[in-house]
Amino acid sequence: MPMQRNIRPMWWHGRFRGCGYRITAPREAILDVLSKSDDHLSAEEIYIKVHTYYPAVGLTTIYRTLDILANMGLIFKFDFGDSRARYELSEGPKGKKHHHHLICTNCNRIIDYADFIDEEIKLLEQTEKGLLKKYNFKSTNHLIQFYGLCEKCQ
Amino acid sequence: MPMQRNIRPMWWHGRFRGCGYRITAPREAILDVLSKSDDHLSAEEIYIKVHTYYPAVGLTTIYRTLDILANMGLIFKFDFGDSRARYELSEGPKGKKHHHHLICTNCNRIIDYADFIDEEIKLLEQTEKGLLKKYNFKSTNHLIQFYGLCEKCQ
DNA sequence: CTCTTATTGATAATGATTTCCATTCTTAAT
DNA sequence: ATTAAGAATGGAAATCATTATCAATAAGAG
Ligand SMILES: [Mn+2]
Ligand SMILES: [Mn+2]
Ligand SMILES: [Zn+2]
Ligand SMILES: [Zn+2]
Repeated sequence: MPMQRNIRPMWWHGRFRGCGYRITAPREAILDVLSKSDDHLSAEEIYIKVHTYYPAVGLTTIYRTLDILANMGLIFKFDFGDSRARYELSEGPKGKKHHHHLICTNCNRIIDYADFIDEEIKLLEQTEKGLLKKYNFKSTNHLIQFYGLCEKCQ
Repeated sequence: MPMQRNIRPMWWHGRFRGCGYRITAPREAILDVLSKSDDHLSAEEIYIKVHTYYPAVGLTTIYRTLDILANMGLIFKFDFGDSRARYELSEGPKGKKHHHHLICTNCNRIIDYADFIDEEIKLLEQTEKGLLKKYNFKSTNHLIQFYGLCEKCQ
């Protein structure tokens, strides 16, 4: 019995095909879960959510798909220090916009932070430009996290 | 046969005692390795280096000690995406000064980057101040990494 | 519809980090 | 210097997230 499938082509189908990947039910389910969540989900959390709709999908496929998505740049893979990778849809058609993270070292809460100051963005670009000159390092991305205590934990 | 021990009190002894920890040969060896290295060492790499002088020290002790040191703030624990934690002496009496990292996504080389622009430091402080007001998040530390291609890999 | 082969899921394997626990060593008090 | 209390250690076993295998299945081009 083939899985129930959404007929309508999704925003990512083109990009997926372009890379030579096939559109499959597990992949649709995983992207569906990711696009409907505001959290930073682990592979197992995604597995559990997908599992409620498609019990047939295995954890292995979750890992495999996440790997593909991360390599394609559709999702970001993070390490927040809880010994498991966490994933989040990257910026794009359906993704939230670029942001940084505040991490509470006490309760491990992750807070998205996107209200950058203009200067903040400007300086970041300036810095990347500087890195190119000083180290001849061509930066394509950056990771910025602040560690400290959240409102509740102070 | 007790291990050979350096009699002279080291810079970190006081801080160590203050936390109620004992000064032991394995701990001295580990801090010695860390302070003599410019790299971002993994637990096993440290184990191997320590092992050449003190074959009796076990890998378990390396992990335990690194955990203590990280909690005390004497070292930083990093994840550079190669599925093992990497450690580096933090700033301080014998540590190098605060810096950020450039990570080559092709050859995995890690480059320390410390020549900040004045504005860069100023803005960072400003940002942390802003986070306190907007999110009531008291930042005590930050992690900044740039991903891209190093000189050789472009 | 048919065929090629990418994809999948169950299971086993991996590998870094932890847990256990009996033994050893550090250190404060004699 | 001796002693005693318990912190620290190391080797082996256990965890646990992530990968590798491989036979079975299903996507999609023709
Ligand atoms: Mn986020
Ligand atoms: Mn460094
Ligand atoms: Zn908190
Ligand atoms: Zn490189």
